[in-house]
Amino acid sequence: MAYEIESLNSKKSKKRADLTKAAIKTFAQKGFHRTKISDIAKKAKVADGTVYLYFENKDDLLIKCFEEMLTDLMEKADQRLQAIEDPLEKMLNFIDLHIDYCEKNRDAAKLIIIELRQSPEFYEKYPDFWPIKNYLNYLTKLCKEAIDAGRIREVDPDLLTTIIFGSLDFSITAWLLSKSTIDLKRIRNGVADILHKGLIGDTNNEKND
Amino acid sequence: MAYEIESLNSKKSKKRADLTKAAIKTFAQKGFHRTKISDIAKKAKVADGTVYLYFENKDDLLIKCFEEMLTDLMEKADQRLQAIEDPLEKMLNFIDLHIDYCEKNRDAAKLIIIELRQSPEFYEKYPDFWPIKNYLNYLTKLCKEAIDAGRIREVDPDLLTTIIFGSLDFSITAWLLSKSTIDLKRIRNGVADILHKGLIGDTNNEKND
DNA sequence: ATTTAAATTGAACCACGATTCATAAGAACT
DNA sequence: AGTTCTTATGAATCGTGGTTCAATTTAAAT
Repeated sequence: MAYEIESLNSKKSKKRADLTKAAIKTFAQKGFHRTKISDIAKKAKVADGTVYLYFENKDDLLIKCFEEMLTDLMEKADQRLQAIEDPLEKMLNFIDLHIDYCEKNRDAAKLIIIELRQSPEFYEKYPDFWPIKNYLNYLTKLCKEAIDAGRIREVDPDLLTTIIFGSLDFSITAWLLSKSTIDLKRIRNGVADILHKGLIGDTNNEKND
Repeated sequence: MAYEIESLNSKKSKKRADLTKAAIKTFAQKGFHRTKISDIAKKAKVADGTVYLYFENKDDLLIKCFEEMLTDLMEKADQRLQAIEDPLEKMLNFIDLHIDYCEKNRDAAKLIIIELRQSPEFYEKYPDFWPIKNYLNYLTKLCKEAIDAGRIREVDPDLLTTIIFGSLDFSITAWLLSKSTIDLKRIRNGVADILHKGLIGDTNNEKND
């Protein structure tokens, strides 16, 4: 009995997963507004009406996609960063993780970085739903820890978060638009370097940590 | 005769300007997709059809808005930066200018930063039209000059552009979403400080490397 | 096997809003 | 004043696509 219910649930949740997967891909490729529900239904091999058995409407579907992606991303982050003790290393690893995730999930990246940005429509409709808030807070926490541990000098952690995230965000935007010809690894190193050492200092003499 | 034609033209171009002004405001407030042509027409006090005497269609109108704003911004930049000789000062002034412009033209800022970002639709439809390209190139040029003059150490100017612009862009996004409670001046100083001195180097912290 | 319930279908509905166009108003010129 | 050309109007058109729901299939329960 329990078995049957579980099997049913997993069948249901499989279809749900199929739908969000199809939705993420399609939203990323065509943009939210250009995507028809029927596009998603076709890609997930279900009828149009079926979408409405799993999601309230098109907006809801998009939000569920965001939630899924960001939960996934946060879990991966938590998991990887736990092993590291040095707070500065944690910060740098967070950056790497963000970049890795985007490189490996181009569609998700496009959604988070481009479609999510566009949706003041959404913030206004769902006032408490500013989906990357948690993610940003996480980075801010890492910044604070690095400061408290004396690994970097005392700067405003919120500000630092903004600079780091803003730099990454814009780099990745450029990368997405460039059709991936830009080398994100090089960017990551450059960002880390400039943030770390600043713009003044040695001209082309390099030291390593 | 020439006078009459001119007067006619200026009447026409006044109406055109009224329309872009109304469009910028409305697009900024409601977002491109949520804005109806009739909204813009009403705000500009003309009939719906009149919009189509001045612009090809809704997309075209948005593009013309971008062009107008960015031209305006570039002119202001050129004008102000000519007076300055020190390349590093030029860079910092560019940042100030960008922030000032956004503070004083909230609607324009919202359009450039949020709506423009969202429109891969547009890049794909109009392949050579990535409207802030010129603006970014301008900043890159300033970075190069500051490097060549030895005012900052040798870093990749494109990368530096990305970091500066990305930081500003994201800060201003946060500012726009925060309903302007954030202090952009403070952000500007913070960004300049961190970029300038980097994250290491002790101020009043006990520990360092 | 039969009944009952759940899940799925996809054609039809319907609201919405960009765009058009026949008509009117206005301006310039003779 | 009348003619012509330009500019403006806004109601009607028309395609689009999100959403619904009666009908059908599939699965569970008795």
